[in-house]
Amino acid sequence: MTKKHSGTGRQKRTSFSCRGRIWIDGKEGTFLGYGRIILLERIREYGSITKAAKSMEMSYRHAWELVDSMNRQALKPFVERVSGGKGGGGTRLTEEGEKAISLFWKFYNDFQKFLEREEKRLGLSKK
Amino acid sequence: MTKKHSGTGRQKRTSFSCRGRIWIDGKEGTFLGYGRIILLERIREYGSITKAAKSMEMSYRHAWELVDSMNRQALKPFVERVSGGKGGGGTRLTEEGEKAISLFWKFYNDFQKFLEREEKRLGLSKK
DNA sequence: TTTCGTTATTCCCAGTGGTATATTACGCTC
DNA sequence: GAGCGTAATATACCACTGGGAATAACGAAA
Repeated sequence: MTKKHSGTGRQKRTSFSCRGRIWIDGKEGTFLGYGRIILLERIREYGSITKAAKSMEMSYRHAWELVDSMNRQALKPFVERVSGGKGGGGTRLTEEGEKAISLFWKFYNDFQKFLEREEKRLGLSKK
Repeated sequence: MTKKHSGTGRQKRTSFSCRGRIWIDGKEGTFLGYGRIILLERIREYGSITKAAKSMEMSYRHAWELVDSMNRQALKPFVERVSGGKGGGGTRLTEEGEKAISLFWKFYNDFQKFLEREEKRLGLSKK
């Protein structure tokens, strides 16, 4: 820690930055958030809540709750879950889930731009 | 549930909304946030951390930590604290603190507008 | 019918962040 | 010097959140 010099030699007197978190609320509270979207993407990748959770170092219990919360609040389910059967079952992302992912990333990217703009507007970052 | 008509006659099929929290980071992490700003305003109003905390139903300990955190990270202190003396002492908001308050509210208001814009842009709210 | 890996569900536990409480320091006023 | 109300600080407690482990349910395939 306490790295004295940044590589550039450029002085950095002020180190204030705009930060934030965003999400989309539904009937029961949080509906879509960063972690939930990553989880959906991992489910798409692995076809399994168990593996998706493991890949994020998230407990299965937590992952399951997030998935269930999204499915309850969505107009149409984001994932289809199969318990038992070939390979023990699995979980598949639906078209509706795909839409949710791209919707959130749109929101998220806009927000990142917003933060950068604000930082300049408020005079927190040079230039 | 499944309320068909809202009072206006305008249907409200979806109940999704864009939400978020913003703050300004400093050297030690969070520097300015909603709660901290409200706290500063209450200190300005009451001239006392104790009373300010009480008015927000926040513990004195927590309030003191927030104030101390802001003072440590600010270029110039946001409040001047007097322990002992007339009335037992007190805490006074500095000019620098005033600036912080208006800076944050600028940020905050922009953010509220951003959220409204996004909600429309993403098609979550009608109109 | 057994096997298998997943989903689904429950119970207990630890870490964390906050509150509540108590104590001390402080310095003006009387 | 005593009293007062505040700041400053330490300690104990409490609630919430999420994690981990254990177990049951499931259904196709062998």
